Amino acid sequence: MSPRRVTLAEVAEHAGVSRTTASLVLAGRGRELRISESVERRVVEAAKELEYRPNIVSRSLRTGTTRTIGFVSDTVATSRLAGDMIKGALEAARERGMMLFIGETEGEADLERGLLQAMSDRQVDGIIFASMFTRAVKVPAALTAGPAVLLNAVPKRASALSSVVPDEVEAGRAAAGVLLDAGHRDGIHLIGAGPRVRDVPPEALAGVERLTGIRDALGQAGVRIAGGRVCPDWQPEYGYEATRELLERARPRALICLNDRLAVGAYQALDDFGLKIPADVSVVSFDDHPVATWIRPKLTTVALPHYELGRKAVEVLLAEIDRDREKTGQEGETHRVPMPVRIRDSVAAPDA
Amino acid sequence: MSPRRVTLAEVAEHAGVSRTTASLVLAGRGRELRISESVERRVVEAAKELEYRPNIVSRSLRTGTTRTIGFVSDTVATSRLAGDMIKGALEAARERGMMLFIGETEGEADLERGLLQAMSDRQVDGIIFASMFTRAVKVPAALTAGPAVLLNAVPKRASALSSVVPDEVEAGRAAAGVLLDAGHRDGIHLIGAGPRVRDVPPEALAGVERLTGIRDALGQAGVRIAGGRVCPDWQPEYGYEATRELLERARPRALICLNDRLAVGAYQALDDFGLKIPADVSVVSFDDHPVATWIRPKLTTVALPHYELGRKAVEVLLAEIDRDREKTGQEGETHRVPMPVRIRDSVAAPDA
DNA sequence: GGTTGTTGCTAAACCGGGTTAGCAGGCGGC
DNA sequence: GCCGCCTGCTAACCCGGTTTAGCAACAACC
Repeated sequence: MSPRRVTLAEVAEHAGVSRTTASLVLAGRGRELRISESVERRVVEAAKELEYRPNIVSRSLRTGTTRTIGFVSDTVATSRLAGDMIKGALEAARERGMMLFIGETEGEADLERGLLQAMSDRQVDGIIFASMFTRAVKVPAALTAGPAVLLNAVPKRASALSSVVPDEVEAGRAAAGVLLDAGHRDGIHLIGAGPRVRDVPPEALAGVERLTGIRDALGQAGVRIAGGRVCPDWQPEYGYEATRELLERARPRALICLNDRLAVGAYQALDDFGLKIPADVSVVSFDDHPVATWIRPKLTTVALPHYELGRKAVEVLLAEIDRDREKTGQEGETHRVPMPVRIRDSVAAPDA
Repeated sequence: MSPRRVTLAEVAEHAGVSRTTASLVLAGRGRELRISESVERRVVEAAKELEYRPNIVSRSLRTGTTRTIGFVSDTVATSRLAGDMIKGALEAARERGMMLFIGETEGEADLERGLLQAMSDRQVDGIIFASMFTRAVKVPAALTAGPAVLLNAVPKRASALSSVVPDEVEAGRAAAGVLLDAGHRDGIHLIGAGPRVRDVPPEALAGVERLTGIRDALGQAGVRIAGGRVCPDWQPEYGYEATRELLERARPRALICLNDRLAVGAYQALDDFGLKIPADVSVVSFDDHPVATWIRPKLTTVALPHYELGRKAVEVLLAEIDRDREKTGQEGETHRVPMPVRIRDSVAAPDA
């Protein structure tokens, strides 16, 4: 940015002191180094008058810290939900005077390498390595060099990196709990996974964990899962198909859709069969995608706390940076962020 | 990042030359400054062997350029579409070896000021000032200092800043064109604006321009707009209400919804009245929000080219940076990015 | 042989801060 | 009167690059 900035030297001259003195005063080390009050005042006033702002670039050169963190993700665009994750990270960073570099790898190894390098070249203080859907990732070697945190991802093999993920198991329990609380005991079907533990789509962790939580809560209540279908992808059309198939041979009382997009498809299939939600069939889901409030009736769903995930990642990373030196090489922690239930209009008591 | 980086001095020593020579060679100025081929080779090899990467921070200190641009927006999270804008900017930046700082103002003036300052402190080469929906913005004073571009926004009063916006007028023409091409001549209603030019929601430019384009194309074909309703907000519920009201007193043949969320509401209202899309009523819309492919039938819509907008903004900004000195203080240009039509299943010929 | 040019490289300054070592000057104690 | 100590400040170096000015060594020319 063009208009020449005021430098420390100018402030010092204006106050009639040396650059050293000005630097010390502005760094708050005046007392400690016995600078007289009158000089201190002169410096502070000169700085204010000239609207002095230290050049972070030059400071970084000396101190090695840039007050900048890198946010690397596989992609932000495909999952619209992810914006909130960045937003949370952004705000948490701003509150602490840090800025965020953003980068996308598109899942390509060489882009990833280039990006991490570009960030390292710019001396970032740490890196948040984010995935747009929860999964196990291979930790790039470049990450182990400096402070870093995995976001919405866990390391494939043991690693010193900490990770921040949504608490999907608890979310599964919560979703099942919503149905149990409403009085459902029979005819509970799953769309997108189950009924057995192994019936989940590969790669995504959410499937496994949500299913685990669901089975756990229902099992504890002595309730049997009536059925379930794996879907090749968690998109509306597969939810639609799975639900149609189900309706052709059974009459469910409640559906647990493994995410909101599947629920959109389920809604359409239920409509085709003339079944009313929630009077005939209750529906619960996961994610709290915006579409959940657009469909009728509004969908009760367990929200992915993207905003909170982003915040938490920054907090964990900064803690990591602070105690950088004591790097005891032990394994990183896994921080689980709770997923809140959004009660809306798609669940009712089963009619007797 | 911790593991000490190789410095230029080390490369120079390893090659047995001065830092100056090493710097010149690696900057590609060896030929120009008559460095012998053998020395050049030694330096390049030393650099490769030591895996030397220049420290951009220190380079920036000297050259005043950081190969970094700031992306400031009012908010990325509320409009999920906006992720693509950032993505486009990100990729265009990466292709040119630049990184992106991201910041959000939340529309608050002091956050905005702080953010622009933080970026200036970090010596960004230029700033992209983005709005998440197209509108006229008051250009912050801090922006006029250095190279900057408005994205998805135009300046409220004449400004030297260039802007990049979607070509909404042309989009309006295109939407109307889709209906005309299908043979529609009567019973074309607008949801969300119109029928008169002044009937648009305030603030958002998209309304005005889309309406202008629609009126233009229909007028040119000698077709009259049968009716229209302004909606206080372009959300599904208002689209639903507006369409219900319309259906209670008329039988439209085609709806032009001013955006996809309104169209979602329109779909629901049409369904309530037992009207089939597109057999009974055709629907066209704007934005190409992901939901457009989730509803049945899939929605024909004119897409907001978010990705392209982001790319274009970076291109325009970099051009601006390059010819920075010649700043002739004239007014900035407005770059209009075309909005492509996504033909899907919601438009058919009117039955006779 | 002295002047001028060219070739091939380097010393040193510079960017704007942070930091270490140390210097004047006044004071008290022996 | 000399020594040591405290007070209050600053000279000088550092970070890691870029850039300017200039210096040897040798060749060419008159």
